[in-house]
Amino acid sequence: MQNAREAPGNKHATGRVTIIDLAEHLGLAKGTVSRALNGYPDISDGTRLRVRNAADQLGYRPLSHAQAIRTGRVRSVGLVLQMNEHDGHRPFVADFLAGVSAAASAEDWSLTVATASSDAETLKLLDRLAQEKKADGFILPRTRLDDPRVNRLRETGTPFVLYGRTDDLTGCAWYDIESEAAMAQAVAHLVAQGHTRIGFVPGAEGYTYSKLRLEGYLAGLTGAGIAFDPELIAASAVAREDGAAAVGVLLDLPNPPTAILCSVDAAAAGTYDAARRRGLKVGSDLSVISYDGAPESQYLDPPLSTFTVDVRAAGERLANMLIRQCRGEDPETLRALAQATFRKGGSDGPAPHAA
Amino acid sequence: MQNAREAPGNKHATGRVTIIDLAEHLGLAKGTVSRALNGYPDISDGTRLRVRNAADQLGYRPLSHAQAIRTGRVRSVGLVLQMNEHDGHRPFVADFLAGVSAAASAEDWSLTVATASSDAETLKLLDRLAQEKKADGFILPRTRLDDPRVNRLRETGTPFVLYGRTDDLTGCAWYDIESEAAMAQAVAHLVAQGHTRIGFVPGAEGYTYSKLRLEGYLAGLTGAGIAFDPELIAASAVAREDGAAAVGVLLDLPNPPTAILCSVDAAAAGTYDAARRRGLKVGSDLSVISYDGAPESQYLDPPLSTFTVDVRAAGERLANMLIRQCRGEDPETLRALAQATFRKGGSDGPAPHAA
DNA sequence: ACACTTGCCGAAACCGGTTTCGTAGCGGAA
DNA sequence: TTCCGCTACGAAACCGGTTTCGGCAAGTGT
Repeated sequence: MQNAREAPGNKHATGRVTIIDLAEHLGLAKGTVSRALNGYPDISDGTRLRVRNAADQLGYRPLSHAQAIRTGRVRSVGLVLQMNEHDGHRPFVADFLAGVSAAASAEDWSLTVATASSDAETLKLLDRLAQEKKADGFILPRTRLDDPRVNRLRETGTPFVLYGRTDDLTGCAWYDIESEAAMAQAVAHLVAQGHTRIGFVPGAEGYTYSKLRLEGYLAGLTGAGIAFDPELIAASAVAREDGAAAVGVLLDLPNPPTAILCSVDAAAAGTYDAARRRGLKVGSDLSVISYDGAPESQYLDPPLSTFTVDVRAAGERLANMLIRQCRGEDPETLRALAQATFRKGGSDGPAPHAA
Repeated sequence: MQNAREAPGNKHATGRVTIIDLAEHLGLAKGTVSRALNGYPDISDGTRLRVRNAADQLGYRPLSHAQAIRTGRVRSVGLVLQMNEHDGHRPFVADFLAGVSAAASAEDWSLTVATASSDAETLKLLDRLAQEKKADGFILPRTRLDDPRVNRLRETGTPFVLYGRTDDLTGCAWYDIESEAAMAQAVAHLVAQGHTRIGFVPGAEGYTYSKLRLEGYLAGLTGAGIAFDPELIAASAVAREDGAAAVGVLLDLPNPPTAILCSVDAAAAGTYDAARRRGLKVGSDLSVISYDGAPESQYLDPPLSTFTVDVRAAGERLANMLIRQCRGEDPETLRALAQATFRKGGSDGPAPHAA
């Protein structure tokens, strides 16, 4: 009952201009204004234009939560980051965020993020954000083979997109980097330089990427016709110290590897430490290739040869997929696999002559 | 679960339980339920308890945007990150986010973030988020002496909290690390080790922290009774390469400094490069002290002596301040100054004997 | 016994949008 | 002319909460 408000506008003490202000200003019903702005077909082109002009002349912006109450959509992508322990992917969150945010902003969506330090907390946050409808759907980074988040979101019917693959992908939208291909390529590269004993440092257990990178390593060996030696698989390592320890074991073998392939850059940094402690020079005595493309790995001595990932692009793509899924597109049509690119440093070289 | 909802409820296909479902289940009016849950005084303790129990038994969670339409508050803190160029503070955003998010979650608030790559974009995003009411207020990191964001938000009356100080602090809530004290302390530390010619590498121009750290450096000199030599102020540097170039100029002086004090860790890394190129050994030939506490600076050789900042705590504190301000507390009572802590590495030592 | 508080809750307005429904006015076909 | 259908809009219901208002019943004072 928008009653006797003499002068249009200037109703609330606050400067907000509501859709009623706009409607009165135009001499239209608020419903008409709403339909005009939202592209309904039963509005004449003339009226639509008039409304649009008045809208951005008066600086009208609908309150997103006011629309949400009827539409059920808040135009927000959700992201719950789990950063336990000594996570080496910290450097990437900035770029990832930039990508997600950029893609969201382009569609006039926003980004709601939360951080957790355990699986339980992650699930609790996902629940809360979904229940309170702070986000329309979620991006799930760092997928595991058996991921509790997808199970949860599947139950509640909340849209989500995976950064990485998982065991059961039915009904899932996902984006991933084909790191298994990169690993195989790395092996081939090393073999071409004369290496035959190539150690491998796996990533964190349970994560899909770890399994895939190991598979890539194995595929690379097979492709090169090199027999697999289980002795050359080190312990998992995602932190520098762990990498040093894990690789140390390999280097102390009676017949040590001449090259190390790491699943993550942090482990590669540890590999440098392990080599240095044993008097081995990285790049000549010991070749190292890794995966991540962390900026600081350029500053190792020698600079690390590693596969870089366009994290920002991943964020953009994922946000886009999620938005489209929320708009009704079939998740299974929203999938993509990208490639990592090799960044040549000085850490790999020809195999040294046998002693 | 509690699904056996054939009687009351079961209205929507969706499984959401609304306040009406809850009211019917209890035989109360929905207004009564709302007041009971929101702590109004005109509800008997018995009823309040009954409502609360039923609420979390049925798993009722109000839609935040539905409440927002009446209350005007969405319970969300806003954060617009501006990451232009080669920003060295990327590693910190993860921890900062973790802090902000943790404090927000503790109050049942959420966090809305956006990223921009220019001042104009930052302002546009702030405007949009404020207009659409995606956030109740904003945290403004990396304040400048004359900050366009505070001007903008002041005009529109949007609550905000500064991470860092600015020129005109009237009506502002802020949190900052007293880096000027750290710088002065660093100078004193170096002087105590016999250094008398101490170079200084300023941070990015226009930012408050740069001015304050320079002031700290100068105060340190004064405190030690050392005359200020303008020649020892290098060019601004926030990236490794720039740091190397800037410090190179100082090292090539006829009477070069024996110690370098950097405003940021990235510049310190560049200082290492500059020293190495000139055959100087960091820690003995040239002492280096810096500020930031970037994790990777521990891996420089020798490990960097630097002042570390508890970025996560900063995020927590700022989120708290913003929430309290949104709840009506006077911004000028919401201020705090914290200290950085010195992390001794191997990059500083006694001054070498004069040639 | 009567007026007067309180305590406690129901009813309804309200927030700012979206969506449905009904209809006046107009043009074209019979 | 009359009937029909379509266009373009007004009016009102609606979304899910919050907040105001009014009133019943029990308790209090005198």
